[in-house]
Amino acid sequence: MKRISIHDRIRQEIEERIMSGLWEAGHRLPPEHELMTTYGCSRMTVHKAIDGLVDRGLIERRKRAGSFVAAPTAHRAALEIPDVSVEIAARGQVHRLGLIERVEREADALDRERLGVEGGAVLWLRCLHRADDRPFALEERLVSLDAVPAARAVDFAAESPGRWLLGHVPWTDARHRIGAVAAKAPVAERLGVPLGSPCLSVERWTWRSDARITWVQLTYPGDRYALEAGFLA
Amino acid sequence: MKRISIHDRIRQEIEERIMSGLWEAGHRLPPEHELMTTYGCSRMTVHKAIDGLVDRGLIERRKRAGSFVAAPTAHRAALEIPDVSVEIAARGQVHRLGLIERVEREADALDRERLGVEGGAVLWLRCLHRADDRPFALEERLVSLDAVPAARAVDFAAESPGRWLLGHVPWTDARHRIGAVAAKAPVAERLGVPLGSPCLSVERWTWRSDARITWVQLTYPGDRYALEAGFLA
DNA sequence: AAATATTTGTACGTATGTATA
DNA sequence: TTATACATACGTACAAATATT
Repeated sequence: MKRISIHDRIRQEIEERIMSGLWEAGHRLPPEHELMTTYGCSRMTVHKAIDGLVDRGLIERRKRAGSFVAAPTAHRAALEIPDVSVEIAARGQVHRLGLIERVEREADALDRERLGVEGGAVLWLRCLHRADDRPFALEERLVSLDAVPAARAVDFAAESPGRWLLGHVPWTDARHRIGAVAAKAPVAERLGVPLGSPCLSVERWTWRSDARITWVQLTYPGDRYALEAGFLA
Repeated sequence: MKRISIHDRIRQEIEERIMSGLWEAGHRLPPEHELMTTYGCSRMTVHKAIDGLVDRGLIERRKRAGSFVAAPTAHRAALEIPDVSVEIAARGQVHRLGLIERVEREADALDRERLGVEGGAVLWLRCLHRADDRPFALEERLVSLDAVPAARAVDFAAESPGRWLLGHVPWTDARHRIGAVAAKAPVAERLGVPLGSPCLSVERWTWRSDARITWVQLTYPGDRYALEAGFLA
């Protein structure tokens, strides 16, 4: 029944000591040679166990000095921002997508600013996500066709842009800006809310290495949607 | 000048192929034995290189089948939610705190619901944060006096509740809810915004193990503040 | 349905390099 | 300067899982 590997067991045991507060930040752990005898395994194995803890930011290694419990991390909340269709599915509702506008064009001044590019071809999309036929979010998006030429051939009325991009384009960085805005006329009309009513705006910039991939703004009626964020270990 | 390790170099090369899109999701990498000859190193080293990519979620391994480029991961944004006074300081503005209300009482129905407790004594606080003398956020907070009896003795006009709690009470879990709301009369008046104008609402529940510590709602004028969230590796 | 071959998973022992208290 | 403790890599071995025959 030893389904667990030696290095995982060692990692867990050390992790517990740290999490329980037994080993506080700054505490020096026994040198690898010592752990190797206490656990009756090779140094490689001990080393790999500690590797895992270093990756998780729990341990800091200093040559010649030893391995130390790292100082606890700052306050960070992990905000899950999945694709809209996933959000709707998670609520047990039916997702329906309406493509309002689709334009391929050379980036104009606003496009360049939003996407953070000098120029090039972009794809402009506007669509309305519905949950059980009720307006759920308005999506406005720019995709860099230089970075993602394959997007030209995709039918975004069938698959939501966010979902398609998530599945086809790897990203290295994303940045979000979350705010409250008043619904302007075209938005209010499409979302079916009174003019000026509060909406949650989520803007997202995504890029791969240095290439900008996409910019998107999602506008949700304030009375129908809120973001939830868990803690981050 | 070979300052870089072999496994790091291999990892980087593979990572580039993935990031550039050369190897798309689902692409199968050469088996470790093959990589070991192409790079002229041991299998352990190749294995460790791929280990790093697995940790980053770029590669998925299946025994007997091989190692494959993983489908891009779900979106997770790391949202930094510091204390309000820190936020203001980060903008280079002067923070000023006004304590509006401070009440110690037995938890009423609403308190119990917000804090998630059965009963007990609570501290109710309402205060206004100002940045350069302009209203910045309205804070409404409940503190469980059973969990944090020391709060009775603190002068929250001098130190903001969030800052004091952060520094004095360890927490293990936090949960956030971020939405857009319309400013109601008392809020609008205190924030100096028109009635019904959009505001960003950040609610936070904090607890230590199973004990509820505090509930807080921060209301920011929508035109003056937005949350920013970075990426998460 | 069972045997086989392939590929990853874990661990060993050893060796040498490197930064530093 | 030197000994210490981590850093990297080698080659080997066997185990585990599973696609293919």
